[in-house]
Amino acid sequence: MTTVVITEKNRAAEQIARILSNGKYKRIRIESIPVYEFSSGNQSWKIMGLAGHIMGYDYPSAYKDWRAVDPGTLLDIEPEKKVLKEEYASVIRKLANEASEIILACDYDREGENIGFEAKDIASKVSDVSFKRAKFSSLSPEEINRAFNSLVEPDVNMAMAAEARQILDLKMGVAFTRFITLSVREYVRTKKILSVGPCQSPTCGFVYERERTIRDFKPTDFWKIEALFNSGETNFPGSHRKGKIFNKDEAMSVYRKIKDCSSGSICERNVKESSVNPPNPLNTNELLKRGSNFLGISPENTLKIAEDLYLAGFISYPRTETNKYSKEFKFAEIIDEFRNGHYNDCVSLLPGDIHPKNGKKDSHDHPPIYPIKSASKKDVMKLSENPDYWNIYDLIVRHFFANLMPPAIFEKTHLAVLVKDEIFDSKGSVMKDAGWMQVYPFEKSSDKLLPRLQMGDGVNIEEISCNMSQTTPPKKLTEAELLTLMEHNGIGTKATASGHIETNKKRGYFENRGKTVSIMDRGFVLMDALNESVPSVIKPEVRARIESLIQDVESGNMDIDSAVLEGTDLIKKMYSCLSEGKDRLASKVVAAISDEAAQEDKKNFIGYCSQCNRILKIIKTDNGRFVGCTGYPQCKNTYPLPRKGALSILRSSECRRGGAAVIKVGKKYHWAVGIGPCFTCEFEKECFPPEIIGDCPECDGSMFVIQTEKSRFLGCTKRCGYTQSLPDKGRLTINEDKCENCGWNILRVKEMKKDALVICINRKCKKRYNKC
DNA sequence: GCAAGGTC
Repeated sequence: MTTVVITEKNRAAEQIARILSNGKYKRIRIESIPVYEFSSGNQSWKIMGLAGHIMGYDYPSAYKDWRAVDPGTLLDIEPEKKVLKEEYASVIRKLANEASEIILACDYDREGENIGFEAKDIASKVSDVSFKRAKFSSLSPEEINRAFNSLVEPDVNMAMAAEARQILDLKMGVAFTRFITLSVREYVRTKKILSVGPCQSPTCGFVYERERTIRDFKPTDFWKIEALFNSGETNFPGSHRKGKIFNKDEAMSVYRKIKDCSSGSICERNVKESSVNPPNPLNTNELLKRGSNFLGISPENTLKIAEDLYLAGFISYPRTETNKYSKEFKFAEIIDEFRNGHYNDCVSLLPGDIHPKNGKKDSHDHPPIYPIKSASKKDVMKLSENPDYWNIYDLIVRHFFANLMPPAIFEKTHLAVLVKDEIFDSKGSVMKDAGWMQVYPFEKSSDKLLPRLQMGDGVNIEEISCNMSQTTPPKKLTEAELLTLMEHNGIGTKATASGHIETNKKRGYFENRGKTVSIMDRGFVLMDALNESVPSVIKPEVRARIESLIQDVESGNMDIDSAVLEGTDLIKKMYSCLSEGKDRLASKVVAAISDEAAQEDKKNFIGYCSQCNRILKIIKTDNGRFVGCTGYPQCKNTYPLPRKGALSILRSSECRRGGAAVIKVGKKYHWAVGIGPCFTCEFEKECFPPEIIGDCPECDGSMFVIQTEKSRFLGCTKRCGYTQSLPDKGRLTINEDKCENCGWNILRVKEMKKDALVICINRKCKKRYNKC
């Protein structure tokens, strides 16, 4: 008698095995996939973890050819479900053959139920074994034991709801993407795909809407009356209570009345203590937002880094919506781990009684993200030299501690100053107790001091001004704000949100500029065109409508076929709007893409073809790269390029032997197009004189910079053998100033995020010049 | 080649 358990992931399989066997399980491998086995009485158990979905939908191969199939007809074709991970399917079949019962134990959500049914379908084809479902909301022993003692029937409605989503998402994505891409290709040659999808398009839509607001913004004039008061000891500013005054006459009449006043008096005074609570525990979304806001790391990278940190045992599982600790959470263990390790300073600040500030979301799958292992920067750098690994780890650790600390207390003072009968307001804020902010340097607060004044006290007026300004457009969306918008509008899930942002970047729809997201021409024009023909595609409504259909399937009010039919109808309606506006859409998009192509050509411009006088450009293929003529296929003129190294075209250097252009190859050497590597050319020294830094201390040669693929150092032009090291990091610039002592040129070394060093590098110089 | 959703 063998009970087979199937979970969504390996980690859950092992944890369940540990709990059900009281730690006495064995890990074996079947076709290289881990399976955990143990027995109790005459019952033997085998627990296997999948890796998410093992099946997926796609169109039958007859519909693979984009040009041969009218994209619209795809909406009437039903996609097929196929096994995508044969290795898992094969193990499922093997286990099904020996199973007396199979328990589906995937995550307790729609996709989890669906993944369970994928396994069920595969197993049912080889065995008539029966299936049960274990529903648990955490991997704690109590919860797992309870779930396995109260097995239920698998929920077909829930699984079918996910099925309907898959089919509808695929239909819409494929039909729209092919239609738009092909329409554009009727006018312009491009390999790039213009994709549309029920999550990626609304995501781009948010960025587009903001950009439109910015572009359509018309600034308005307004006037602000401001004063600088003096209390006898210090100056402090005040603003007229009316704030922005949009009527010039009104502003001027107030200003004229008081502009010559020399004193005022305090007419209101409030002092309030206010507290700022620590942040809620971290869930995925919050981590991604803070990574972007505080550290300037893209959500995609933050998620990748968090996953690596998790796999290396530094932090807990990073994909969760939960921002609330369970009552059982063992704070003491985590705190102990840090007590005698790194972050002892944080531990020592913790209050005696631990009360986390909890959020309200509990998806019952995982606890919030918290640190597991105390580590130093060095420890984390062993995992990756990318400093962001440490930055994310440090954020997670500090967030964990901040969450357990008391609120920060501020004393907020409000003073109102009466000048004639006009009132000016002045606000101050002083931190009384840093609370959680002591361990959380990412949130900054700056004190604004006000003098100690009482009601009725007089103040002098140093200055009163009335200045005109203009209203400013809203700022570009930050990646953190975009994530919030997606979350609030139900676009994507905790695991996919950053992926949708990435898709849009990959497609060239928008890009990062620092922390903000900036739309690119291609994205703006596509969104603009869609907004004209099928506005719902770039708004969250499509997703919402499909979601409500799916919800009906899940709750049993609608069967999957009707839901797919109704959803398909919805997509068809949108598709016909799209296809009616085809010419307008294509012409709009084509203009932007041709512009991009022209820009791209400019970047790759090498020179003119010696045979036909057309433009030469760098051409990259799967097999390598070369310089070719844009007149191809009529003109077949080509020139070879070095196989390796980043290429940058030196616009300032002309080849003396008549090469079409000079290209810098990585850090290594130069290459004249049509001639070959410059180091084989007799003019090399004249074209690229060595970067001399000073006299050689050993002979009458000069020291110059030698750059190889792996290092850089100074060598002697006379090849006397004397060398000297150079700083191995940072950008080097040779200054014109010379060291007063040895006469070598002063060197500037600038590393990323560090102050530049300005130094004399000569090791033999007795008076090493060093200034910043 | 096209979507979104799991997870490694």
